[in-house]
Amino acid sequence: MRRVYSSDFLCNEVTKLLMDVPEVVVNRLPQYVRALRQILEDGSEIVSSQLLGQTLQMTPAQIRKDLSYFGRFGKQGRGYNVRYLVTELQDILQLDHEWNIAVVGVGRLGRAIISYPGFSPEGFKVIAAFDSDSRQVGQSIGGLIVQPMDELADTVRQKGIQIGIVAVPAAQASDVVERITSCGIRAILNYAPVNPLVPPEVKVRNIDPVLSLQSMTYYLRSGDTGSTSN
Amino acid sequence: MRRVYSSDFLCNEVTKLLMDVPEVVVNRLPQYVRALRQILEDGSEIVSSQLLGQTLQMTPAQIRKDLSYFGRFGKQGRGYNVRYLVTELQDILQLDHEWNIAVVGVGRLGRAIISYPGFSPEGFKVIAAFDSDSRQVGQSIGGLIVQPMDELADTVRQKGIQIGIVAVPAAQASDVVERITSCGIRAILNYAPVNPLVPPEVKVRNIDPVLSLQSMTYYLRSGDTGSTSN
DNA sequence: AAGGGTTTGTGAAACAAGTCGCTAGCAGCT
DNA sequence: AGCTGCTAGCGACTTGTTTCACAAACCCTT
Repeated sequence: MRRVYSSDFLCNEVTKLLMDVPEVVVNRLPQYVRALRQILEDGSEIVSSQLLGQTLQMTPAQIRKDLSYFGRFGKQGRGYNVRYLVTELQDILQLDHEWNIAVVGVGRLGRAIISYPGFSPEGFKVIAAFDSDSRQVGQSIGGLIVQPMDELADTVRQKGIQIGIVAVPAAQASDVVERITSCGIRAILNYAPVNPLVPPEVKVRNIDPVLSLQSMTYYLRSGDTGSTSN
Repeated sequence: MRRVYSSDFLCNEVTKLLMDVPEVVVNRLPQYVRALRQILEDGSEIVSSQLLGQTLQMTPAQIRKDLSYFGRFGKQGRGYNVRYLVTELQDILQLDHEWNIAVVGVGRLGRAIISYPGFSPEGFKVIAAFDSDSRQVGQSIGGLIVQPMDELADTVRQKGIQIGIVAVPAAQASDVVERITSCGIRAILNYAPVNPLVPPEVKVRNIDPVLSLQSMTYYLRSGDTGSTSN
């Protein structure tokens, strides 16, 4: 079947790609991917924004709007072809790539991260580990030899590392982030309890369970659910 | 020193406490606490919103507005007394309490969480561990005896557990969250890669490093920083 | 005691995000 | 083929969040 596109339409599509997408929207895309894969596994080839919204607890409108930032993936009256939408989203997020990761800090947390089995199936490969403690250097952890910090820049270049994971104590975190960014790495997953200052082209995601807990305790005021008041 | 408050003023304060604070604001409070503690350690007793904003990479206006949801903690022309502001924020967030936590799932991740030394100094005490796998039950991990799931409700009541941490595989996560909430727990830190559905009075914070990574790779398009183009 | 230099707290303005309502288009049935 | 029910895409609108701008208040110096 042959299709005709108006110049208006094409122009619109180009504009979309150039127009920068709100970060909140980008942050939701991986959730869509995950949900869609699940739906596919459950045997559905087609899904409506309505249904997807139900499983993700979002409004259908939000899902449609989010997707519309990137293109037109659905069919009116029918919904989205799950298989197609997943591949499109994976493409947008570049999830088909293999991403090479260096972990800095091989204390308890760093070791847990290196051995975490959830990264690899998603294409995230931890292929190098560093530590500033010379007693750790040379040790083998999960098949990796811990390297000294001053090999960071060379290894990043040689092995094509694009992502850094920071798992050092708070005191060293800022320095480590600085060193990582100066190697040209533009994506950092930071487990240290600090908000590192980075140049604008670098993305940082902070993971700090203590902050998460501390923001929940605000809501834990005596609602006294559970026991019968009598 | 004796103070006089206008009824207007008092009414305003009461309104503030009743008025619900945006969740984004509450989520920033722990960051303020952390930064302020650091500032105190560095020897400053007084801090301006300007300076605090610099260390946290926020605008001074945002900090002032956030704090104004809860009261008036500063002095014009001077700034905030750090010690006082910290204690006020800790009070608001209820950080002086000891919070009892149960971890569900004692696989690799669950064990790491139980042994994580960062919770205890902040008043978060992991005092119980559960697993549905009978081979795990009875084992000792970090001083805790792993209990079977059907002891959950009783233990929560007996030991006054207010927070649950979920560290089970994705497939079991929804069930586990359901069981935890049905014990009356209203705060859950979820490490499983799912968005559990909970009643509105329950707060959930999801921690999923894969989602964080996947949202960063969107931005890792060929900016080709690093090598000199010539 | 008065003046200058700061800085808070806060309504108003600007901006961003999310929702609504409608149109156009598709599938399946009669 | 036409009708019915459904659903994406999208502009308009609503809601929520951040920033601005300025009066009131405070310290310190003179």
